[in-house]
Amino acid sequence: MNLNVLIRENPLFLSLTRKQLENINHIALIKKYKKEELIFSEGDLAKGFYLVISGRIKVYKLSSSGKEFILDIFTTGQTIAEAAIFSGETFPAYAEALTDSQLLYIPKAEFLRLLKESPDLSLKMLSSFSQRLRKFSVAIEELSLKEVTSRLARYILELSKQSGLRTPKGIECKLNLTKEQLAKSLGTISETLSRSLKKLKEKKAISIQANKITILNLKFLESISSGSKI
Amino acid sequence: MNLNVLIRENPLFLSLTRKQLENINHIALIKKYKKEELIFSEGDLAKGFYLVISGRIKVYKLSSSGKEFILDIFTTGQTIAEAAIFSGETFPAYAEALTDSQLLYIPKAEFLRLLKESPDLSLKMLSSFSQRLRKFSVAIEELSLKEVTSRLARYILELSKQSGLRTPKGIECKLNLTKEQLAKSLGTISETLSRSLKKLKEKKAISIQANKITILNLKFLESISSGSKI
DNA sequence: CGTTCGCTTGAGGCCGTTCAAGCGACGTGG
DNA sequence: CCACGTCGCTTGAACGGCCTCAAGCGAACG
Repeated sequence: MNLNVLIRENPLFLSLTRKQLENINHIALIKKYKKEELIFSEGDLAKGFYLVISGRIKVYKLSSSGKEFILDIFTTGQTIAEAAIFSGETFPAYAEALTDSQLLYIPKAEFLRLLKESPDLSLKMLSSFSQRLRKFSVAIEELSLKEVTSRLARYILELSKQSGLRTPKGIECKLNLTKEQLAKSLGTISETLSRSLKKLKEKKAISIQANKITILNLKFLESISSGSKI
Repeated sequence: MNLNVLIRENPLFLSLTRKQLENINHIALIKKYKKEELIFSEGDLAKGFYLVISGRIKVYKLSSSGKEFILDIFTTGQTIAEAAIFSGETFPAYAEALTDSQLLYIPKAEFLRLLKESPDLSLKMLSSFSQRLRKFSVAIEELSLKEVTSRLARYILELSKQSGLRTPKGIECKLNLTKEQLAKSLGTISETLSRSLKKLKEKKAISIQANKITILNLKFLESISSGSKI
């Protein structure tokens, strides 16, 4: 495991000089978490943020009755909660390890100092925040204006763009989460997700083999994603 | 109307030097919009962002069937769509003038140059983005996990913190938008909002006089806001 | 005085949740 | 090797919150 390479792989840190990278490496701490271990809770003081070295981390909201909404699942090379260290002093959500994981913990104070030295780093962060804002605004739009099947269609389409494989039958993509987790990422529950998947199968938009989804009718899936009724 | 004062009032620009303020003033354009005029559409190329000089601007999402979700309503001194000029090239939502309005249009290219000169300005923007992310994450949480009445309660509580007046009867606050607009800010429709307000009135949590809401039972309102059933 | 507008109220229906049961795959222990 | 429990997922029935559609109502205004 070469930490320097890992840090440099993150788009945020692309612009840093060798020396600044070493600085980060110097101020950062490696922390290990077991599967299902809580990393932080909503409301906890945010004195730093995290970069995933290995494993999978779930960031989620919790309702008073215990229902979960998964904001994102992070893997190797991605940063978590970097926005929490500006303004406000607390984490706005929960984070939990889905698998045994190693995280790099980067303390707030030192990082802010680094930020003042490197205007490029600031710009990268601004760009990263702006992307996340975009992502959130899509989530808000979908939750308030669209049905579950439509959100599911969008999810599958995005998945296919990121990791889809062209095959004779259609575009094949692998689900890296359980149906339960997918449901909680779409703002619903597994029963409803199951029924939505069934609808898409019946309409021959997709087919499913274990944890693989094959897109059979891209156009149709896109029209559902954009809100047309099934 | 003193533009310099107005620009300086925005927390983003607090840190700028006199010279940098003049720079902004120099590169910026004043644009006027009539009531109900469209300022930009989702998907439009974002070559700059806006600062409200006067008037009220509604920023919203639109579903394919025409349903609206109001992300925010901006007034004097606030900036609009500044996140859109980083990453991605398009506006992620629509903007429309609710009243006759004057906006300051700040072109992207020149502003980015300014940003590189002023690390402080970058930090201010990061902080502002982080606040907006927080706001969005609350919206996502509420839309996915809470009922309309609960969201309404949170809205009233926030309103009371910003502009509430202590009176013998309770905390009094003024609604600056129509019920229709409020409904669309909460991700619902005016009929449902009307019923939710009725529930809160019946439970003696609030009372309503035209466009004024008086909080009669703060604790109760807080418990509803945090998700307990009515 | 009639029209429009913002808001409220009622009836009906739909989507999604809840609750309950069933199913195959898998691992464990008898 | 089989019985048994667990787990992830699916399916069905019933319920509930919210939306749709329609009507009513008071205030503002020409």
